[in-house]
Amino acid sequence: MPAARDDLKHELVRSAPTSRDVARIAGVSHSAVSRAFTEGASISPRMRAKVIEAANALGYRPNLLARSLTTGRSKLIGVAAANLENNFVSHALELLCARLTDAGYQLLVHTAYRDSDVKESQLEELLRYKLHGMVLLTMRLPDKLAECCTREGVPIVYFNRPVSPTGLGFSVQAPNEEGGRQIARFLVEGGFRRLAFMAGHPDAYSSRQREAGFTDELARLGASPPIREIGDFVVATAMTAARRLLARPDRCDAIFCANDQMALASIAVAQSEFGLKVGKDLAVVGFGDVPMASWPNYALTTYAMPLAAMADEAVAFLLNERSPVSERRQVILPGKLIVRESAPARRDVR
Amino acid sequence: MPAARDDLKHELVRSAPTSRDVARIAGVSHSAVSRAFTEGASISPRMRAKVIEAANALGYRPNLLARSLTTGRSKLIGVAAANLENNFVSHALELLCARLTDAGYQLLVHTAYRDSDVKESQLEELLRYKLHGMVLLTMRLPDKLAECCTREGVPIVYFNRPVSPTGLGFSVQAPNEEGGRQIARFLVEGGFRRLAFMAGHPDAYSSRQREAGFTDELARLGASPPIREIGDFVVATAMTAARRLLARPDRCDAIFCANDQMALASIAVAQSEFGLKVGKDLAVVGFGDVPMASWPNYALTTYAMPLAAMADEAVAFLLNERSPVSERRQVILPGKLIVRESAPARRDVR
DNA sequence: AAATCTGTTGCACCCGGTTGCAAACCGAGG
DNA sequence: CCTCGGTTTGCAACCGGGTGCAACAGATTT
Repeated sequence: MPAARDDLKHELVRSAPTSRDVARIAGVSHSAVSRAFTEGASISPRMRAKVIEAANALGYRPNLLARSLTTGRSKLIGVAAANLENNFVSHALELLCARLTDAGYQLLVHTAYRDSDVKESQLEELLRYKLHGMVLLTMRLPDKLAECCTREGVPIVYFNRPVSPTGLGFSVQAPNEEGGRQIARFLVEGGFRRLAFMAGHPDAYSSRQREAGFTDELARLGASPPIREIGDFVVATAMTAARRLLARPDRCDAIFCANDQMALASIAVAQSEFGLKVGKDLAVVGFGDVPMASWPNYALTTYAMPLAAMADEAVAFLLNERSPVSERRQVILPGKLIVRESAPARRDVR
Repeated sequence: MPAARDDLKHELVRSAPTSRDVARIAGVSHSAVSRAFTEGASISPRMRAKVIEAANALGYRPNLLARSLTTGRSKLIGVAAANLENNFVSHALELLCARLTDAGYQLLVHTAYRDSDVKESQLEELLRYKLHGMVLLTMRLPDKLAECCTREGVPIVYFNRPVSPTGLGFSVQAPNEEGGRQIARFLVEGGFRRLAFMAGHPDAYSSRQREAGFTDELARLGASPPIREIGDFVVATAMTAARRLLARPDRCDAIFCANDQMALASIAVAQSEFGLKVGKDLAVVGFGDVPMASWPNYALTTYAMPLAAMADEAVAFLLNERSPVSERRQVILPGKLIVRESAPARRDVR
């Protein structure tokens, strides 16, 4: 009985009820339904109650595609994130998601696996959903696309990244330079003398700022400049860099890594391949304070980025009605140095 | 001159060109524009070329909200992921994203920070975007919602989770039970005798399967059953569990943890707090083979989940035209045991 | 009772695409 | 030159909601 099966199938995938269905049941016009679901629309309480009742009976919820089409803007926030392996990124993503879904927004995520440059075509694709806003998490945005966003009125949040020199947008950052400075003071005061710095991706602004603060403060204190290696923010590269650093005859007594991920990798190499006691033979300092930094086998001294506050700030900007697309604003939120055993406050003289 | 500024502003946020704009420029009807951008539509090559040219001149790209509205289905894939701190999850997310964006789909991500039960209302929200499909990554789906998806024709992929007993959907899993068995054989043959098992979340199917395979195979081999602790798949809990395990007078000589995250945590505790040499005094085995498992300070012996293959399979199902919503299918893809130093093939008798 | 005002309702059209259908087109065969 | 068949095109309706506007109701005023 193919007819019966057809019926069954039809029954199975019947699509969701529409506002006209609700209107018919409630005996009102479909605009009334629309108004019942619109905050502050011109509708009487009695009417609204009647509509809501019918809607509940049918399990009706307004189709967000249709709504977005008429309003010209969806409640989708595009998020471009590179390298989720980095806990800093994945944690930020979770924080953003929690706050934004609470406010009725959804995350349209694009992750470029270990590639910090967004492929233009891929991200352009996102824009076709008429995003409410855009967050760049550890990702660079081609100027052409940024311009495109601005033109279409899509505000951009640069998370832990500066706004590009020519573009517009809102940037929320950790005090990268100041953090570098504090770490320089901390190490010098602790009696460490032969310092090293492991840079992240050479173009990364955050890495450059941390380095600038670090070396500048060292110079101010009259300490000798650090040896430098590039870890690229990637674990494998960082491990190689750590090996090069530690194999030198004049081995450093402290390494400041431009992020935690590289610091953890350096500790791993120092302990396992060089038999060093981290915190005694060698101090390691990171930047970020990812959850793993507090694990007992790392106990990483690190500059804590104010991640939650940064997420709050980013969300506040995005949800701000008339978020000024044509604005260019940068915010830096305070963090703080967390001292653990990987780099004690006083060098153990021996 | 307020008028000029107004013009400027208007200029700044002028919305994207529509198909009618393109039609006007090209001197054709707007349906022609639509057809030019539709694979296999009835349109002559000359016409298509003319339209595409005009479209490029204007920078036109079809509005995906509108398209989805008429077709009744968006090209959005809902992904519900718990606990991105778990590298297994974030890695899977990256793999899915890479494959799906290549196929022109986008990910609508919902992450419930450390909460493996999807909040019903939140996920219901996702459905309002007329998803093409849904992926559950380490997340449970309330039956009511699953039913809702099925009714509306949204196929569900259960990633490393079984399909709920009453529901429909496609499940792609690692050989959890078989992996547990192999690990049991590996440890017994290696000469380990006092075994422990650290479970994940008590209700988690994957944890239960791994445990079942492990204990059953131990029994088959005549080995004594393992001591058992619960690590809940969460680092903090796993560390506490490891402390309890290792503090026992009759300390075990090998721990099998239901996932890598907990195994790494156990290694951290064993080394740092108990001064044990992992791989010598204590063997630790994980499940998953996350990137960190190969770090030199862990060198974790673990059962590698076929993550890439699983992602391929999931995507293939989702992209399959007429993906049968009313089907119930489960696939298990082969993994393999990766032996590293945390649990050597032969116990070092001492 | 008529006039006025405020608050509510429905009509109709819009958002930006897709698509069934009929008209227009084009070349080939009679 | 006309007819026939197949392709190509435009028209108009539609997807599901949002919203300006006019009609209308009910309360208040005069």
